[in-house]
Amino acid sequence: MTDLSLMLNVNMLEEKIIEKNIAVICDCPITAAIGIVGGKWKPVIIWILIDGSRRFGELHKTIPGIALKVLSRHLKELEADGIITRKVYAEVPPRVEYALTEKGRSLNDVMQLFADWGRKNIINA
Amino acid sequence: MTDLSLMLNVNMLEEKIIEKNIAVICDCPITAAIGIVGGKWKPVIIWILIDGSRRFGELHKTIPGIALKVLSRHLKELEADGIITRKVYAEVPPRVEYALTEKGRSLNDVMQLFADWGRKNIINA
DNA sequence: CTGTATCCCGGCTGATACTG
DNA sequence: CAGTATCAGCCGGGATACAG
Repeated sequence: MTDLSLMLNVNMLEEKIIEKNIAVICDCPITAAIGIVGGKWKPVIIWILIDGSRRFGELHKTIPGIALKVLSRHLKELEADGIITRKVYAEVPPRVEYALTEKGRSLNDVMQLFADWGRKNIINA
Repeated sequence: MTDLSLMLNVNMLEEKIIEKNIAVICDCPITAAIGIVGGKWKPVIIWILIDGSRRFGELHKTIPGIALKVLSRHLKELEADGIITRKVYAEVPPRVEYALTEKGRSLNDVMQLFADWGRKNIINA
């Protein structure tokens, strides 16, 4: 399982790289996954959305320090990669809700484990 | 568990931020963990080292595209954060072995889960 | 409210040369 | 072999201002 020989062959991955236009350099699933959720803020966005859908402004307030432009682009990319959905309500003032897709929710276990590791090894280090 | 209320309080985290000089902006364990293993190449380095210790040159060859400078810095940072060890052999030619620490190996489960997710959702998407 | 446009800057990359 | 030094260029992120 931890054997490098289990890494996917380059050709298989290259198809997906071209197809999905993902920047993958190393032929391993870790790098591939990072291409999707590897942005500086994407894991945080997903982590927040696990708790339920959020509006654009809520996300901006919840994540201190993120630039509007970056938040906007990350949300677009996550939507394009099928991780989140974007629902626009034709109201005044406008309202936009972001939520995880099934694929996005499948990241739940990873995120929980990752968060657990963070608590144990950083906070209580 | 997915409740934001479970996020750690800011003060607790700030101590560690100052102490460890980690760039953490959002007060959640996810962001904290990203401060450690969130570099563009760090997860890949860890993923490779799970398979066993590697020399500097091996890492460089195994990760196509990474700049020597960046690999060098990432290794230093991972060592400083207690994720990997650096053992120098006084030989000619010199040899340097990088390996995971106990703390680094504790990332195994996360990495495996992350890799599994990558295989399922990107390769077979 | 929900973004986009703009400018700026630091970081990553890439190549090469050089040290121990 | 295992890095560091240097210079170059590009890309992404950050802050502010503005638009629908």
